[in-house]
Amino acid sequence: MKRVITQMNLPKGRPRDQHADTKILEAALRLLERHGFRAVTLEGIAEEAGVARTTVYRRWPNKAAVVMDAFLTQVAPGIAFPEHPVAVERLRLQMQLLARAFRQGPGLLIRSLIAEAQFDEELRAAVHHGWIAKRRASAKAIIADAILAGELPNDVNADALLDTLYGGLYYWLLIDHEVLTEAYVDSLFATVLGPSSHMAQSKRFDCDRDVPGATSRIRSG
Amino acid sequence: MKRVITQMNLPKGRPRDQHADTKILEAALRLLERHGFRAVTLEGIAEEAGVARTTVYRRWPNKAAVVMDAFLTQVAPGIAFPEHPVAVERLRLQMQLLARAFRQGPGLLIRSLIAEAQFDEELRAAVHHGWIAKRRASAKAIIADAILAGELPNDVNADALLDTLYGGLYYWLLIDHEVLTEAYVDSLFATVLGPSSHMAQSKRFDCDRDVPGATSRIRSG
DNA sequence: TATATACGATGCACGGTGTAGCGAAAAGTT
DNA sequence: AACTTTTCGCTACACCGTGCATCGTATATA
Repeated sequence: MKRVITQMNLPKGRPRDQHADTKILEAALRLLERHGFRAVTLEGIAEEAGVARTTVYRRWPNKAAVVMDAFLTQVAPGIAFPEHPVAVERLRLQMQLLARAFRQGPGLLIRSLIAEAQFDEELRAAVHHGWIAKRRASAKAIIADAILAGELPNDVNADALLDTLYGGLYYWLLIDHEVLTEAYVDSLFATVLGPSSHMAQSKRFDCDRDVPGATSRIRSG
Repeated sequence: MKRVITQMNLPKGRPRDQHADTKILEAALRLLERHGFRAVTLEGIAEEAGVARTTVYRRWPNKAAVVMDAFLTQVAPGIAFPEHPVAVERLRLQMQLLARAFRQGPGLLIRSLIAEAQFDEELRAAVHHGWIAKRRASAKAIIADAILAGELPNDVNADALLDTLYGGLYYWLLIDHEVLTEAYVDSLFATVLGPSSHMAQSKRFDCDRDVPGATSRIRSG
């Protein structure tokens, strides 16, 4: 779908207006912030961008795809894993960044996108690859570092660990949004990793673990 | 507005067809199983039920409300907390019940409902009260029992504990559905509560007493 | 100049929603 | 029995967003 332009592969006709892309995405963000996902239409986005509706359709297949791109360009850069000498602390600090985003505008967007993805397999894949997978890969690398540093036992199930940690955040976002204070995020974190997370919690991990299905989990990321 | 019928408050005119309710809900379930939430329309439900479309609109405000009721009447009875002498085991066994439901037809329904609830505040409240809140109250009571029995430390944060446990399940359901084996559910559980929390024998007792009939429903006329 | 593509503008068929009005049916009330 | 009230099935309709097609025009390359 995406058209890659190289010197070997020159498009023949009138080139696409490069400004149109950003105009459309910015218009989408403006309208989304004002009216929410459901109330926003492709017609409205095109009008707000000063562009014909057909022009939008030439670049994205539907509204969800436009919003997905707008969301990624605006939000994704702001929630990278912070640096910290203690690896596990990097997880906690990033959870706090994510929670802050969830509390504000981006939270509404990601809610809408995940919701819409339940009905649109293509969007679901886009959310997964563009939003979930990258961060999850980074998190797994950090967990590996934490194990090497002795902050976590080496038999930790990284998938289950991340599902419980971030699952708690998404559960709040999508299902039970009452309060999401920094303290509560910390308590989510502490519930899984223990109150002093940078030290291995012998109480939780000292037994031999036999979780036979854990390695059978298939992941794309 | 809910219409409460008592002996003091008799409706004047022609009474509503009592069979229509169940006919509509059953028709909705049949169609949902066959075609999914998005493809199902109120028109189709009414036709399948052998009922006029206006009759459906007199009882529910929109499709999501009908589906919500159909879902609750079918699914909710099947996932009550099983009995077990070890309190914590009751949590684990119920997570397995829920996971089994998530893997099958009901999983698709609850996905659709939670998704739709992101755009419909009324439906969101209905999902919360009819689906989430009751089970969460039961779970908290069980946690209290577990603390009394010495299975959990008495300073445990029940909310955070449940958010991480069930958050992991819903995270799988809504965002990252690859495989959800029993073993993986156990590893989610073990990640939060430690492998030592009585994962030995799982005797299963049927116990449907958690769902006392009609739950809170959103209705129009 | 010839070719190829994007542009804005317009029109349109499609499908589902939610409401309104109709006469008939089914209950209670007098 | 006559009256009142409410639901019933049915039909009709306005509304809205979608997605596609088409048109003449603009802007690039060969």
